[in-house]
Amino acid sequence: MQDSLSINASAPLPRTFYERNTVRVAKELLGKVLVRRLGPMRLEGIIVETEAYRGRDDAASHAYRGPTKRNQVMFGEPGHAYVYFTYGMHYCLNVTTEPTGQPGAVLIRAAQPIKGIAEMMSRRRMRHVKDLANGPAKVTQAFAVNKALDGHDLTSGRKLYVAEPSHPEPCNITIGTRIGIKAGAEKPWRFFVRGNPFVSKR
DNA sequence: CTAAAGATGTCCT
DNA sequence: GGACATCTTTAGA
Repeated sequence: MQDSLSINASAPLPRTFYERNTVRVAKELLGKVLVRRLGPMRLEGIIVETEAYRGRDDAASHAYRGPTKRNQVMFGEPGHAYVYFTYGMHYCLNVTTEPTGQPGAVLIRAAQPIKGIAEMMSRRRMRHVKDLANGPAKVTQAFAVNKALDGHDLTSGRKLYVAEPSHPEPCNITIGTRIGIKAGAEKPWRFFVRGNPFVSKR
């Protein structure tokens, strides 16, 4: 029996959620809540845009050519954060997928801020809420995510995790092609909430 | 060891 | 629409 008052909205998604097909996880992450705990502070945002990156069958993936020091977490246990540094100044946040030993990750491209907005504003120095997390490197900046969280267990409920929203809303999911890549650019592995103003620009 | 590209953001015209 | 900042990672000599 499900009593709504007993639902802990901030409980992290279980590992079984991540231990599945990467494309499917990418799609189902839309509408979930990204939670960052900074001491007493809590930053939250609804995930509105994701991209799936797989392994040997995906030339755009970091895991395409096999494991390296950077991408090793993609090959590890599902439900961990994969954070990498790029363009000499930006971090990108992914969550690992697929059973242990099989590479896969979902890039969190955009989020709709719902809690800790003042803190995000000061971190980002932006005027509009829309600009806080409407891009992969903007998400990491707003949510204070960096290399220190690479490999972090998202089921631990500490520091960083993803949870079910307390008030789920139906959303129209749209499929598109991934952004900012050359190889594998034709694969329809980008998912976003149609009409949501917090999605990154196209 | 060296070189080249990169799952981007911001500011400029 | 385009330049540019800035440096890690990876591949190849």
